[in-house]
This record gives sequence, C-alpha cells and structure tokens, in this order.
Amino acid sequence: MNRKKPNTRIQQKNTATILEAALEVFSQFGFRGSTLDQISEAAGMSKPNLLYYFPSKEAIHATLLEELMETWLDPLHKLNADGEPRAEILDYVRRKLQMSRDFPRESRLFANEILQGAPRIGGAIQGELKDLVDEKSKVIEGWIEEGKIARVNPRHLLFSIWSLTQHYADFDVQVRMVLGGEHVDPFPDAEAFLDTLFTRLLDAHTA
Amino acid sequence: MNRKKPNTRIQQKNTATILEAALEVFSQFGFRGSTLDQISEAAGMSKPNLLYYFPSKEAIHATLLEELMETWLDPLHKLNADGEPRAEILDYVRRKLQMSRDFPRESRLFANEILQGAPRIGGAIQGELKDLVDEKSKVIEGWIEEGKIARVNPRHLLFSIWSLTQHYADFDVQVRMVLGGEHVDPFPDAEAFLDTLFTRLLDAHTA
DNA sequence: CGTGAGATTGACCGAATGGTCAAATAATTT
DNA sequence: AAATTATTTGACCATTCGGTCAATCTCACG
Repeated sequence: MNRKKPNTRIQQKNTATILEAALEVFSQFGFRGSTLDQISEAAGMSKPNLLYYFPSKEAIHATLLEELMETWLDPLHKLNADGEPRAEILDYVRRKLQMSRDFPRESRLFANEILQGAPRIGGAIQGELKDLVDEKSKVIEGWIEEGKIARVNPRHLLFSIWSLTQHYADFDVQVRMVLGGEHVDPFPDAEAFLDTLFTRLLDAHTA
Repeated sequence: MNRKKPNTRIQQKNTATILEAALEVFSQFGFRGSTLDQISEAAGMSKPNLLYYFPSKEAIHATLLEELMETWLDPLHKLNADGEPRAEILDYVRRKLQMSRDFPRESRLFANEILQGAPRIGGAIQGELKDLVDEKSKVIEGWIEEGKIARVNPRHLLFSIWSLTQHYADFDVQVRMVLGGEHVDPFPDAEAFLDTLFTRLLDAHTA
C-alpha cells in the first residue's frame, strides 16, 4: 500500500544504489543534462528497474534535493548562541569545509540547482533557509553588540562562509589544476587559510 | 573562402545575436541541458539559420568559452606588481565584483563549465590561468616579504577573491531570496563587506 | 517442492534533439 | 532588370530521450 517507504532489504539496497548513482550523475551534469540511461548504467541496473523504484526522473532528483536540504542546513543549525562567538563561527567554517571535502557531489548538486535559478528548491530557500539565516544573523548581531566580535554584516558573513567553503567542492577541478598536480590535497592549506581569514576578520580591533 | 570571420554587416549582427542568445541559455542550463531550439528561439531565428553561422552546437559553446577566458583573466592581469599592495588587491576585488554585477551570465557559464569538470577549458586552466596565478602569486609573496601586507597563502587568497566575488553572480538567486525581496540590490553591501574583509585580512599586525 | 508476490528487463513508443537539405527569399553585383 | 550570391527556413532524418508494458526471473514462505 505504502509506495514511498522502502520496506524489504532489496528495496532499501536498490533505492540507495539508485540515489547514489543519480547523485554522481546529477551533480556533474545538472538535471536537464543528465539522462536515465546514464544513471541506470552508473547504478548497474536496467532503466525500467529505476522506474520500478522511482516514478520518474524528476522524482529521483526531488528525493536527492530533499535529503540534501537537511544535510545542508545542519551545520548552521549547530551554531550555538550561547557558545564562545569566535569558536562558534570558526567551528561552523570548519564543519562547512569538511562537508566540501566529504560530500563534494552534494555541494555540486546544490550549486547546479541554484545556478539554474533554484526552480525546485526555491521554496526551501525562501522558507527554511531564510528563516534560519534571519535567526542566526540576530545571534551574530548580538555578539557584535556585546563587543565579542568585530562589526560585520552578518548575512554577508554567512554568504562568505558558504562561498569560500563550497568553492573547494564546486571548483575543485580548477583549484587542483591551478595548484599543479592532481595528487595535491588543497584542504589542509584551505583550512589554515580560512582560519586565518576569519580570525582576522572577527578579531579586528576587538582588544 | 574564409568561413570563420564574420565579414558582412548581416553576419556580424547575426553571429552577435546568436552568441548573446546562446550565453543566456548555456549559462542557465549548461551545455548538455541546453537545446538549439531554445537558443534559436531566444535569438529570434530558425534553427537551420543558427547552423548556417556556426557548424554545430559545440562550436557556439566553444566560441563563447574562448571569448570568456579573455574577459575572465583580464582583471588579474591588471594586478600591478609596482602598485600599492593593499590598493592593488582591493581594486582587484572590486573589479571582480563589478564583473559579477555586470556579467553574471558569463560567470555562470564559467561555473557550469567547471562544475562539469572543465572538459572544454581544462587546457586554458592548466595553461594560461595557472601561469598567471603562478606569476601573481610571486608578486603577492614579494609584498608579504617586504612587510607590505600580512602573511597569507597567495594562491588561496586568489581563490578566496574568486569565490567571494563570483558567489554574487552564481548564487544570485539564493542571495536575493535570503535577503528578502527581489528588489534588493545586494551589491553595495557586498562591496562594503568585501572591502572590510580584505582590509582586515591584509592589514593584520602590519603596523 | 510449488506458488505467488516481488524484482528485473528487452522491446517498444511518442516526443524531443542535433543536424541536413533543397527550395525559397533577400541582397548585391553587373 | 537579369544574374549571381548570400541568407533564411520548412520539411525531414537518425538518434536519443523519458517512460510503458508484457514477459520473465527470483525468492520467501507454506
């Protein structure tokens, strides 16, 4: 009766396999640039079998984006108003950078969606994300008023954290090409750089 | 005889119209996600007419990317080793941000290409761009050694400038949604924020 | 073992895609 | 104005696309 929840082990395994393959493909080519044949090949099963587990290409994509939004908002949720301001923000930066390292495909999936005008997650952006940003901006504003961190535009501070950290996932290819060999791991240097950057930004003339 | 250069006025006008339309479409949907029908409709001419001026979909895309690379490298070229370090870098940031405001589609076209693994401009990235970055990194390194700016990783400094400025073009939709109304212009605040950010980053403990 | 529900796929469909071609139209030249 | 050349497009083609379907295969359970 319930068509949505995977019940048997086979169903669980296959939906997971499909979503994994779809993430690989969608994150690289975007929704319209990806084909069910690509996904089915990546998943190692026939195209009709994909559509046995998901009603359509769009349903697969939608499921991925749904899961993504949770993962995506989580690090910001953890920004604790009662914590030590500098440490809270620097930890947030580190968590976001870690996500770029560990889940680059998710980052690219998100980037693709936004690049195309957020046609499928515009609601979540204007709703959940905006609300969360409003809330956390007030927290940051409070820290500024208390003199705990230097004065900055809170919303643009968040934008800067997103862009700087996601850059290492979304533009990974460029980063590695510019740095030289492909064997190079940019992340240690990136973390050190971002640490320095945000420390200097937030500590400025805060004795 | 010469099939590459637009000679007559009609040719010049039409190739320009086509490239303009193609930029609009490719920048939103990426190469594989865009269709010749979309482009021909956006250009206000028939599909066979597109292919009268360009041999293929790929040729249109390639032409756009070629033009783009010049535009893209130009601001960094202007970073002057003999100028005042802080002003040079801040001017570079402002130029890049201005490009995000004035040429957001070019930025998205570039982002799409990199997201897909830079299959068509990988060469230019490993060649021209890497060389330019190597050169300018030495300049920045020199400024650091002279004590003109605070110590930072020059390459990651450049990455940070790219990511922060391009974010306002590539993620424009998200930025506007999070900030509230669509009538809001994020750029004045963005410029002020980036000014502050890089000033604090580069001035730190440089008496 | 048998059987029936669940899982899998080859063959196929209509629509869309990149691209061709011949015929028509508009400029340009003589 | 006639002839030549450049431009434009409707009709078409082969391929690929998302999706369907009927026919199989598999496997848990009696």
